[in-house]
Order: sequence, then structure tokens, then C-alpha cells
Amino acid sequence: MIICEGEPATSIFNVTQGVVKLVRSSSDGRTQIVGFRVPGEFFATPAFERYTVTAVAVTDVQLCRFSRSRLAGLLREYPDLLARLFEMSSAQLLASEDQVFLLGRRTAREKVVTFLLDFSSRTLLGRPEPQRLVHLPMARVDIADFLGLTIETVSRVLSSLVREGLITVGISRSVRFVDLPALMSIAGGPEPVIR
Amino acid sequence: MIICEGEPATSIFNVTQGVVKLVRSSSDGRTQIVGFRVPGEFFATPAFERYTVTAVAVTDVQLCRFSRSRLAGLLREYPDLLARLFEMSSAQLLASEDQVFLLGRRTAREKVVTFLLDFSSRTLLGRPEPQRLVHLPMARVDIADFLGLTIETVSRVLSSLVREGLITVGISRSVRFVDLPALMSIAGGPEPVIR
DNA sequence: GCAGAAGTTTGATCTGGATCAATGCGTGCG
DNA sequence: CGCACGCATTGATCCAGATCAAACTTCTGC
Repeated sequence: MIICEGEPATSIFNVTQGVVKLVRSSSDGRTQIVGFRVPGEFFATPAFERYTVTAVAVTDVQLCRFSRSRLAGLLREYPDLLARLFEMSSAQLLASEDQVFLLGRRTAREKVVTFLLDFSSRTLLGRPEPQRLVHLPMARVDIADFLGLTIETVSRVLSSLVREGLITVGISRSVRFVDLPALMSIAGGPEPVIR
Repeated sequence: MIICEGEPATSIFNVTQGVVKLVRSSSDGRTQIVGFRVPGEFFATPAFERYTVTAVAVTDVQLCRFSRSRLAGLLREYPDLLARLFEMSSAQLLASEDQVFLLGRRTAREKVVTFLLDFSSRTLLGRPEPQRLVHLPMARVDIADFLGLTIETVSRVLSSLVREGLITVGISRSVRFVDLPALMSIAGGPEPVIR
């Protein structure tokens, strides 16, 4: 655990290696992952006095930590930095709104496929063309907690995708996209009805 | 309709009167409301080239519109304005993450009660103490689209809350909170189990 | 290499909320 | 006034995904 929801916010973090999950949980134990952060992304926005999420390392991670006082100094020194922060935070808002749509209006199958494609494109920034092999560093329970599903449902969806020949799953949580167009069509939602 | 998702983003808006809903929809007609904006709140973040949501007036509205070029000028003139924008956008990210938790991990009843309490406290900024009467300007279908439910489920939950004496619903979409502690306990989630 | 634990898959059954189908009920309009 | 149209409620039934319950597989430490 890197930071904990509700604690006084003293730092902001940039991920340089590994993957971090951002978690909300309620007192009765239900947990929801509100986002993953991969290298190049930051978390723990400096806009609030206290952390609004709990951050937990999914893999071994390397983080770049700025104390808020140091950040304040940097912001005075480099005014453009704030614009950059604003931009990144807006991108996070956009991603969060995508997740709202995903959670509110899509089926389990659509959720899982969308997650696979999104995560693969996010972690392979160096390589431009759609990658066919993605490594999922997180456990099924994390995927389930991100998608608002149970681990059983995630597992069943993945099995059915394998059965239908759309993906193959290898050892150590790797997934290969076999029929990328079909997957993208699932992620994009059912074909629009003519109207 | 005020702005439309995908169109070139030329302005940002501040609500001064009325309520605006921010909508995402897919080609097959499923729609999800990602937020409501009440007086004092802004929408259409200037961080992207194109609008990322569709904004629709829920009631008659009065808006303050800034063209992006004018905003750029203002930002040069008043550097603190960017900090203010960043702060508001961070607050919207926080709200969006709350909605993610709500959609992913809460029951229909919890969703509806949370919505009622949240909306009432947002629209009554002038009055500090918890208000007992809230006016919901939006139709059932908007509440359903915000909470990831159907109108029937929203209606049934409201009816059951009335039957149990927790609220009363008046004419023209007004709701009175009869048993506020009970409602807050539902919104806060089931009592934590001892562990 | 083996034992145990942790994580994953698969199966059977249940259920919360969706869907389908009327029925009510204000509100504006001819 | 009445009637029609858009919303809202209520009822009956269905089903996607949850829950409960085993296996099974993969890692880990010794």
C-alpha cells in the first residue's frame, strides 16, 4: 500500500516502473478499483488536503515522489507545469467518465473485452500498431473490482472468448488477441441498428 | 442540446441558472449520464480539441459562455485562474470516481438514496443544514441514466421508500426526507460487520 | 520435488434488476 | 370540458450475473 484514502495528502506520485491500482472501498468490504496507473502516469492529485483514494502496488513498482511543498516550489518556478498537470488531470477525468459508461451500460463481455484492449494499448505506448500480446500484471480479482464484476464472471467471459477462438491465454497472465476485429467490434458495442 | 460529443470544442460554459446533464451514448442507443451541472459549476473542459460529452439542458438554463480564445487571453492575464480551473476539474474527477464506485458496487436502493441526498446537498449551497425538501428537475429517465438503472427500477425504489415512511414524494418531482438518519445510513452502506 | 497456499476455472443454483405489458395521472390544447 | 400525449407507477416474468461450492493449476518456500 502506497497511500491510504483519508490520510493527509503530503505527496504526489509519478509511476516510472510497474502498475499501481487506485481503490475505493466501503466499510462493509466492497471494493472498487477506480483506475490503474502505468509508467508515465501520476496519481494523488494535489488539489485536496487528504488523499481521495487508496493506492496499492500491483507489481513491484518504481515511483517518483514529490512532496507537496516541493511541488509548490516547482510550480512557482515553471508556470507551464500547472498547465501540464491540468491536462493530465483532464485526461484522467475523461478516462473516469469512460469507466462510468462502461460500468453503467455495458455487459460483462463488453466490459472484459474493452478492458483488455484498453489496457494493452495503454501499456504499449512505444509500439504504435495494435499489439497482439498483452501481459496483465493484475489478478482476476483486480480486473473484477475494476469492472464491477465478480472473479467468476471475469473467468467465465475469458473462457468463452477462448472457446470462440477470439483470444488465447498463456501462462503468467498473458493474453493473445487472435481475432482483433471481432474483439474491437465487441468493445465498440453491438452494430448500430439502421434508423 | 448545448454541445455535442465529438464536435470541435470552441467554448467552455459556466451554469448560472438551471440544470444541465452531461451524456455519453453509444451507437446502439444506450445512454449514460456522467454528471449533472448546477449553478456555479462548469463543463466542457478546455483540455481537448473536441467535446468529450454531449450537454443537454434539463430545465431552462442560463449559461455563461467563454470562447476558448477568450479563455486563453484570460489565462494569460490572470494566472491564478488556471489554478482555479485545475481545482474545479479535480473536484469533478473526484465526483466521477464516486460515481464509479456507486455504479460498480452499490445496489439500486443505495444508488437512488445516495443520488437524492447528494443532489439535495449540491443544489442547496446557500443553506448549510441538511435540507428536508428537494426538487428534482429531471425526469425519471435521467435519474435512471445517471445511476445505470431503468426507470421502472427507480420508480419501484422510490415507491418502496415511501411505503417504508422514509420519504414522501409531492407534486412536480419534489421529495421530502422524512427519516433522514435512516436515509443517510442506507447511502453510507450497510453497517460494517465486526472484524 | 513436494506441500501448502494462493489464485483460477468450472458447475449448480439463486436473485436483483431488466424486460415486457398494462394501467394511472397530470398538463396543455383544441 | 374532455381527450390525448408524455411521464410515472405497478405487475408478471425473465435472465445476466451473483453466490455457493468444488476441483484444478500455478507459484513459493523449504
